[in-house]
Amino acid sequence: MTDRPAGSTSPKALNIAREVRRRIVEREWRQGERIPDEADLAIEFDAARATVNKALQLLADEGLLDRRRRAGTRVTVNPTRKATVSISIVREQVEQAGMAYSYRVVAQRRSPVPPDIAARLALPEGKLLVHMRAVHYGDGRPFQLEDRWINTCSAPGLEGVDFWQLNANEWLVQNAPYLHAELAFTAANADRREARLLQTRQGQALLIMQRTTWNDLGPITTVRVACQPGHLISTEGGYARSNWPAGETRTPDTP
Amino acid sequence: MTDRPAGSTSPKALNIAREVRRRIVEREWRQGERIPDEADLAIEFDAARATVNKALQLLADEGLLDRRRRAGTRVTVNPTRKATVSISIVREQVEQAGMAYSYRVVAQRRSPVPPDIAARLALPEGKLLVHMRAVHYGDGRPFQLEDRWINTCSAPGLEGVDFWQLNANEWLVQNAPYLHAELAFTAANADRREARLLQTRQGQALLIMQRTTWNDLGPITTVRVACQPGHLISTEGGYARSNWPAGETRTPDTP
DNA sequence: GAAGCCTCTATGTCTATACTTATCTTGCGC
DNA sequence: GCGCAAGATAAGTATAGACATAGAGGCTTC
Repeated sequence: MTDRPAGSTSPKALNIAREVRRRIVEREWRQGERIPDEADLAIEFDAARATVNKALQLLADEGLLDRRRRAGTRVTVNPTRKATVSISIVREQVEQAGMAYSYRVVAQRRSPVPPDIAARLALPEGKLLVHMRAVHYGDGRPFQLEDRWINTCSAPGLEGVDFWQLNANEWLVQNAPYLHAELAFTAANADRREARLLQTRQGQALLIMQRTTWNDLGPITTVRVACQPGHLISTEGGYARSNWPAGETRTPDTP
Repeated sequence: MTDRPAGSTSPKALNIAREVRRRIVEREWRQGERIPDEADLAIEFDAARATVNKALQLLADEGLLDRRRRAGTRVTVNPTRKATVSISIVREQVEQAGMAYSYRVVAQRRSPVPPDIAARLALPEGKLLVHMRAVHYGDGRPFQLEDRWINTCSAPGLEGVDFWQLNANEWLVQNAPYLHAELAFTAANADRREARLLQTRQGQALLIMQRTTWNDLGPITTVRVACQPGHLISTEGGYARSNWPAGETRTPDTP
C-alpha cells in the first residue's frame, strides 16, 4: 500500500535519502558510525544499487555522510553544512519584492586599475579598465550601490556598449557568461559618498558583496555591491523543505 | 606515465559537462537557444543517455541550463547562479587560519523569549528558552560573538549540559542534527556591548550571520553571530576551478 | 616491529533498456 | 475558427549488469 498522505512525491531516490536522513537525525545511526553498504540498503529498500547510490551521494553532498571506497559510508562527525546563495540580477530582486526598478549611472570612465583591484584580478597594475559606479533603485529609493571594474579584453563586444543607458549587470549576465566566480560578504561603514547615494547617514553599517568573474580569456569583471541598510541576504535552507512553521514566517525586513 | 595534458580528469559525465559549459561560454550555444536533446548528445559524445543526463542535470543545477520535459533543454537567459557557503564550527575556522582557539561564555540563563525571536522560531512569546552569549577567540583576540537561543524541547539531552564549560555550537552540531536550516547575512553597527566584547569601537560595521535550525520536534536553536571587523565570508566558486594565472588557456580561435 | 606487497571489498562510474510523465503538436469534430 | 482529445516527444527515473579503483587490512619479508 503506497501511502502518500504527507505529500511524499515519491522519486524513489529522494525517499531513500529522506529515510536515511531521518535515521541520522533521530540517532538511529550515530555520528561516526558506519551505515550498511549500498548493496544491503538496496535490498532493504527494494531498489537498485544505483538508486541507493544516488540517494547517498545526495546526503554526502549535504555534508551528512562521509563516503570512502572500501571504507564504506559513515555519518559525518562534525557536519560542515552547505547553504546556497542565489545570485540573480538586481532588477529581478527588486521586482520580485514588488517594487519598480530603476537605475542610474553615477560615473563611468576608463581608468588605470588601482593596486587592490589589480591584485584581485591578477592583472598588471595600471592597466586601463572600465570603471563605473551606479545606483539601483526600488520604488525610487536606493537599493544597492555598485562599484564595478570591467576588463574589456575578456568581454569582447563590450567596447561599443553604452553603459550610461544599458545596465552593466544585465549586459554582462547575458553576454559574458563566466566559467568561474568568487563571492564574498563583508560589512563596512558607509563613507560620505556612499551615505549620500544610499540616502543614509555616514557610518551606517552596510552589507558588502564582492563578486569577481572569469572566463577563459581572463578576469571579466569585479564588483563591490553595497546594500541598503538592513538588507538581508538569505540562503536556501537546502534539501528538506518541511512544514513546521504553520505560518511560513517570511521575516519582514529589519527597520 | 599517465599523460593527461588537457586536464581531462576522466569522469565522463564531467567531461561532457565541461564541454557543454564551454560551448555556452564561448557562445556556440546562445542564451535562450535550444540545445540538442540527450539522445543526440549521447551519440555525439559516445556515451549512454544516463551519462549525458547526469552532465546536463549538473549544469541545470548550476543555473546554466533550463530543462523541461518535452520542451527540451535550453540555455538559461538570465542565469541565476548559485554559490555555496560552507558552515563549519567556529573552532575549525579559527584553527584552519592557524590560530589558537578559545572560547568564553559571557552569560547564560533561562529566559522568556522576546517577540522577535519568538516569531523567528514560531514559538509562543514568553516561552522559557536557554539564552546564552559567548565570544570565540583566535590567538586571544575576539573572533566572533554569538548570541544564541536554544529550545530545549527540540534538543533532548540538553537539559543537563553545562554550556559554561562546553561549546554550545559543537554540542549542538554533534548532538542535535537538524533537518532544516535557514541562514541570512546582514550588517549592523556595533553597539556598546558588542564593541567592548569584540574590542573595537562602537558603531563599527559588523557582518552579522543569523542561523536557525529545526528538526522534527520543532525549532532547535537560533543564533546571531557578529564577526570581527573586516571578516570576510567567501563562497566556493563552485564547479570550474581553473588555473588562469599563466595557466594553459585552452585558447580557441579568439576573434 | 616497520616496510612493502597483495587481496578483497565498497564505492565510483558507465551502459543498455525500460517505463513514466509533462507538455507541445496535431488533427478531429463542431 | 475553436475547443478538446489523441499522439508524439524529450526529459525523469529506475534497473540490472559490468568494470574501475581506492584503500583498509592482512600477509610476508627483512
